[in-house]
Amino acid sequence: MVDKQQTEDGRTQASAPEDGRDEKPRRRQARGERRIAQLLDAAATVFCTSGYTAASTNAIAREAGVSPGTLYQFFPNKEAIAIELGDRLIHKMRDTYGEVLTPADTAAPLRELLDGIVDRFIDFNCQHPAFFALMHGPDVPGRMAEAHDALHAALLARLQDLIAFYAPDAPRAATARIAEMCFGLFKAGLELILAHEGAERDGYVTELKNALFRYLDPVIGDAVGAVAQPPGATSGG
Amino acid sequence: MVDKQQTEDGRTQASAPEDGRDEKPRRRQARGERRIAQLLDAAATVFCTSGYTAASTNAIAREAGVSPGTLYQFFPNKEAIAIELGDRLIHKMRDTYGEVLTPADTAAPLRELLDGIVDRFIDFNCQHPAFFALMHGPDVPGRMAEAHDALHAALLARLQDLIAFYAPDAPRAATARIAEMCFGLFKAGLELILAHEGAERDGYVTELKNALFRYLDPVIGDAVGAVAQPPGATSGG
DNA sequence: GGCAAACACGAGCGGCCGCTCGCGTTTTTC
DNA sequence: GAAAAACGCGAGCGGCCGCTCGTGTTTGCC
Repeated sequence: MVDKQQTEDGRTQASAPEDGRDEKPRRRQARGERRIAQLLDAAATVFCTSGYTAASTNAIAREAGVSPGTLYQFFPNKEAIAIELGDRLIHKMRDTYGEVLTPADTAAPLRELLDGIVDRFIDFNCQHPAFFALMHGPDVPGRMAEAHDALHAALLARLQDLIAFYAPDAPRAATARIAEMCFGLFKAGLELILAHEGAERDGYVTELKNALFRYLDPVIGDAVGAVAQPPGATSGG
Repeated sequence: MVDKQQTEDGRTQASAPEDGRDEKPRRRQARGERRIAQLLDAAATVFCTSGYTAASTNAIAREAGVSPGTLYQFFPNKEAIAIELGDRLIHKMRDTYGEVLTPADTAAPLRELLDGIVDRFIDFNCQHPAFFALMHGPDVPGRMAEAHDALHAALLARLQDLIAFYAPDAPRAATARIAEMCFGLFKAGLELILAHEGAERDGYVTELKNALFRYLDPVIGDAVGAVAQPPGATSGG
C-alpha cells in the first residue's frame, strides 16, 4: 500500500540541485508563490465558466492580471495548470471525505449519516465549484482523468464498505453497483443544487437527501432491520 | 398553441423559388439527400466520441468519406450540422415520449408506469448515443441549447402533470422540484447504463428503476395512499 | 446531344490559441 | 554594491481549424 502513496508529487519543490535529471529546481520567491496562487484562482474561475478546452491560457493570464509570459514562468503548459489546480482541490477533498466517510462511527442511523455526508460534500462543492467542472468535464487532460479516476475509486471503495457494513449479506457485485448508483444520484443532485440559490437550493438539498435515503433504506433494511430474513427472498435485484 | 408548432423548420426544403428573400431553395437530388444522411451519421459518431467543440468538420467529412468542400455544400457551418442532427433526434424523441408520457392512461400502478417510461427512454438513448452527447454536452452551440431547453421544459411539464395527477394536493413548487429531481436521477442512471453492457447494464437499469420508484412512492403515497392525512403533518420538506 | 444545375474535390486563407523569446525589473546573495 | 537569479512583459511564431473558391464531374431535363 506504500507504493500507492503519491508523496508530494515533487512539482513545486525539488530535493537537491545536483539531481542529475533535466529537472530545474527553480527556487521560488514569496512573490512567485503569490503569483501561482493568483493564477490558480484565475484558472479556477475561467475553467469553471468555460470548461477546460474552451479556456485559453491568455484568458487565464488576463483574469489574473498578468501577461502570458508570466503565466508560463510558473507552469510549463496549460495542462499543468489544470493538474496543479486539480491536485490541490483533490487534497482538500480528501481532507473532507476523510472526516466523513470513515466507517468507524457508523452506529448512527442512516438518516443522520446521510445528513452529515451530503452536507459536507455539498458545502465543499459550493465553495469550490471548479472541482465539479474539472472532475466531471468531458474534456479534461489525460493526467487529470487519472487523478479523477483514483479519487472516484477511493470514494467508491469507502462508500461500498459503508454499505457493506449496513448490509453485510449483500454480494460484492450488488454493493458495488449500489455505491456507483449513489455516486451518480449525488452527482445529479449536486448539479441541480449548484444551479440554484437560496431557498431553492435548500429545497433541492432536502430532495437529494430524500432520494438517497429512500434508495438506501430498503437495501440496508433487508439485512439490518429484518435479521431473520429467509435466504430465498431476494428482492428482485 | 398553433404558434408553438415549428412546422418543418424549412431548412431542407423551401416553398417557392420566387420567394423574394435571400433564401436559396437549392433543389436537392437523391444523391444529395443520401450525402446529408451520410454526413449526419458521421457527425453523430464524431460528436459522440469527441463532443461538439473538439469535433472538427474535417474529421466529420473524413468519417463520411467526403472532402471538406462537399460537407459545406450541404451545411452552412459546423453549428448547422449539430442543429440538424439535434432536430432529427429531438423529433424522434418527441415520438417516443409522446407515446409514453401521456397522462391519459395513468391508472397503472407506479411500478409499471416507471417500467414503461424508463425502458423506452433507455432504449432510445442506447440506440442514439449522440443524443445524450448533444443534449448534455457543455459546449453545444447557442441555438442547440434553446432546442434542448425547449425539450427539457416540455418533458418536465409532462412529468410534473404526471406527478400532480398522483399527488394532487402537493403545491406546484414541490412537484416542479420533484420532477426536476426525477429528471436528474434518470440522467445519472442513464450515464451509468450507457457506460456498461450486457448483464451489468441490466443491473443498472433495475437499480435506476428502484431508485426512481422508492423516491416517488412516498410522494404519491402521501396523497393517494393516505387520503385522510391531517394538514399539519408535512413530511420534513 | 446539349445545357444548366447539383455534386465533388482539396489546396489554401484568415484567425485563434498555446507557447516562446528577448529584454527589462526586482529580489536575493555575497 | 554588484553579480546572479527569479520575476515580468508582450509581440509574435507555428499549427490547427472552420470555412472558401476555382475547377472538374455527374445528373436531370428538353
